[in-house]
Amino acid sequence: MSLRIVLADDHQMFRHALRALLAREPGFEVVAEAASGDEVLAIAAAQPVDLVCMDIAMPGMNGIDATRRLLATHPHIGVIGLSAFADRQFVIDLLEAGARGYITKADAGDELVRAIHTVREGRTYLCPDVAATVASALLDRGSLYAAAPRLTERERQVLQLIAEGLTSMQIGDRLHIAASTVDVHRRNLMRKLDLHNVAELTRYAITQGISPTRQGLDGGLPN
Amino acid sequence: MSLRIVLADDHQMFRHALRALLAREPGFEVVAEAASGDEVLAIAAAQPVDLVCMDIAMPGMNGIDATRRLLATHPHIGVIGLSAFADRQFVIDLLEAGARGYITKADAGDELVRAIHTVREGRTYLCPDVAATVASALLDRGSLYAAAPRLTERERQVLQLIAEGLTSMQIGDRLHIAASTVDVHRRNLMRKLDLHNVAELTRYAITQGISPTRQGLDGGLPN
DNA sequence: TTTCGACTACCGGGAAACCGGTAGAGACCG
DNA sequence: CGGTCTCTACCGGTTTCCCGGTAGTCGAAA
Repeated sequence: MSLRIVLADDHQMFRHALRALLAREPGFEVVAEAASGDEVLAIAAAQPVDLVCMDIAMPGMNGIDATRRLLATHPHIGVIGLSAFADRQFVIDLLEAGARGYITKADAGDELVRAIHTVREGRTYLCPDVAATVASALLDRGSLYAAAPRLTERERQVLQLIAEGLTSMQIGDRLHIAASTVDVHRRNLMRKLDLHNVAELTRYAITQGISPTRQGLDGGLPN
Repeated sequence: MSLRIVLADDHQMFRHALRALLAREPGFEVVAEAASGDEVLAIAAAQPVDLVCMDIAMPGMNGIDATRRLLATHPHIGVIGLSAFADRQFVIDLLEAGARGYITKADAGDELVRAIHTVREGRTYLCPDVAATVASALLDRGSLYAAAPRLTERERQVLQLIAEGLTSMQIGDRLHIAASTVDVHRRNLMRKLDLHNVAELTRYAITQGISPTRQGLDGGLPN
């Protein structure tokens, strides 16, 4: 029985290329692709899945929320985080969400193959620079999870939408809550993170990988 | 004689995956990989190259400058731009630099194969959304090269400070101009770039490298 | 010389952000 | 059970953003 893999990344080109890379490995079978966290959940609900290669920065539901919700209902699925950055908070959040692997896109393709094999065997794989990041976090505070200000899932969702340029009212519509509630989350975010305006929140969201660097304003016609 | 291809992207994972994708096409041979524009130039100087798949956003020399300098000395090499975004300015700058193809990472992997075949035959290939972008630019002004929303030095300064989270008044103090003047620059920026709030301006500044992704707020997280 | 772009500066108004408070429901824990 | 946390929601008020004008100066280009 080959390993049933789902690739989640907002870039179709990257998914297709990864699929070609993994196709060369015997025992690997990419059974589906997803462009957002929601699609991952839908796929897992519809067909058996063994492992997900999950990009963190995706429009809509990001990889961390997707991991948390996926593992809540499908705890047997292995999740390997795949990101352009190796930010500490980012790694910690993902591991805390239950992921069992983390690789950056700066790593070699072989790293991913190695990670998949490792996770398939039930163990955890971190690429070298990520391992160093986690180690430094442990050294700094003695505990992984006592780290910096942890955001709730709701706060992460709100932060992502703020960084995408939505107003509180638009965010409220999107999340089906009142704009005033969004404002509360916004204030709590700023207090927790010691940030004081949308620009800083946006930068934070991008560095943490909560928000993709860009996703809406492309095809459009400026001027 | 197979087509000698160079892959230029700062993510090793993406290069390796693309290499696997292209390896399935007969007549394609990836002869080298580069992580920056400088490496592309070095490779082209050292060995024969037919075609370069060039990512736009790379550390050090970016894809646009690399294309310009590469074609200055090796005009026979075909360059296909490969970017996460279909920003009008990127596309136009790259085409003006002499590239003969442009594809976004949101496109299917097949698009790249198709583009390579087209460029090999000496023609130009643009993926659909990019073509639409260029068409709209042409419709707007009848000229391709007058399209790029070029920012003035002052606008760049203001944009950077907005992205750092300063208010108009703080920016005015920093630049020794009135807050009302900063507002004018802010409005002109938003009009030129078709952006409508601080979050989008911040994201733009980061993707353009006008504002660094991180500075200060990561290492020593508060609380 | 006239025209144009860049930079400067102000007015006015509506929308949104920002900052403080209160408060109830539900979950979880010692 | 009491305490704590999260999420929900609203109140008020100030600041800033966002959008629309107008307009003067300066230097460069036509």
